[in-house]
Amino acid sequence: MPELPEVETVLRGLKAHAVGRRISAVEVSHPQVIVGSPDEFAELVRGREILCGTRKGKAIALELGPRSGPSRQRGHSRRMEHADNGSRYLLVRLGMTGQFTVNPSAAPLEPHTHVRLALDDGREELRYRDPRRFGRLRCCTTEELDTVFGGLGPDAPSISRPQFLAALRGRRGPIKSWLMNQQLLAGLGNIYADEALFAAGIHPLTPAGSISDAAAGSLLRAVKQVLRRAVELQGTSFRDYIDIEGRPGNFLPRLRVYQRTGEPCRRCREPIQRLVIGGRSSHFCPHCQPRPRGAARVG
DNA sequence: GCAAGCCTGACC
DNA sequence: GGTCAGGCTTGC
Repeated sequence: MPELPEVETVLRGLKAHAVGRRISAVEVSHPQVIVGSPDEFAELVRGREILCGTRKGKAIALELGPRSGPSRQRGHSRRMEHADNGSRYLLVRLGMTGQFTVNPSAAPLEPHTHVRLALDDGREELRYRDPRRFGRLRCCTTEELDTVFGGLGPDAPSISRPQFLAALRGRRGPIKSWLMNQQLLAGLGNIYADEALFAAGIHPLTPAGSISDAAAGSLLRAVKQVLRRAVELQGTSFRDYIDIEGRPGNFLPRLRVYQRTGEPCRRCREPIQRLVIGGRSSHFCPHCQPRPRGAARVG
């Protein structure tokens, strides 16, 4: 379940193993994971060098250079190059079970491998595998990328305290849903939202806008600290997540509440409870994260 | 039957 | 506009 730390780990892997290489061939075996026409996607991506990689929240964008091969017009300016054959971006959302790996092209194909991008001479390839097919690949222009990234709130590790407080103001929904709303704050999913709320001692049903500035400050610190530690440990592998070299993340033993329903709180020994909030399971310690006055009872 | 991220659509 | 339910998908 890739959230920001897992996505950041994949991005670092792509920088190490794919940036600077040319996509020499494209094969899409399941059109559903491509946004738009798979043929168009293949045509647009083929022949371009991967120039660099960036990330916002859980979205990865690989900047692709101009098409290689026989140029139609020689000696044209950079401006011209940009105008008719310039940069495109390979936008990647891993969804729930998306995996990017670099493999020898001769290596056996894992089931649910939907896209193969041959690199350089074709001896190695970038593979996109996604059993549940919630992830999406898209080839887009600078403008389209700006629209997608613009729809996301500030990247969680770099949101400022004033931005964070302002975004909470007036929100009546539960803080758990707020933390997972990518339009407000980009990068958190179910695991790290639960972990940050535990670290800050805040009940997941607390109305977001009712949180005091002091408590919001500790929540912001908790969010950043949990993410920083998880990036250091290369993410959490609960079921499917692996990085570009096929390695799982190491954050699992650090989880305090996520998927620990009924197990004793590591701080106070009280059994961890589970609630469904916004259709997502939420795990919390009823003692360390007391229910706020006025919060609706659930369950 | 449940888990997940993200999109759509219904509702106030 | 915010908020929430539902659907997608497959392995456990």
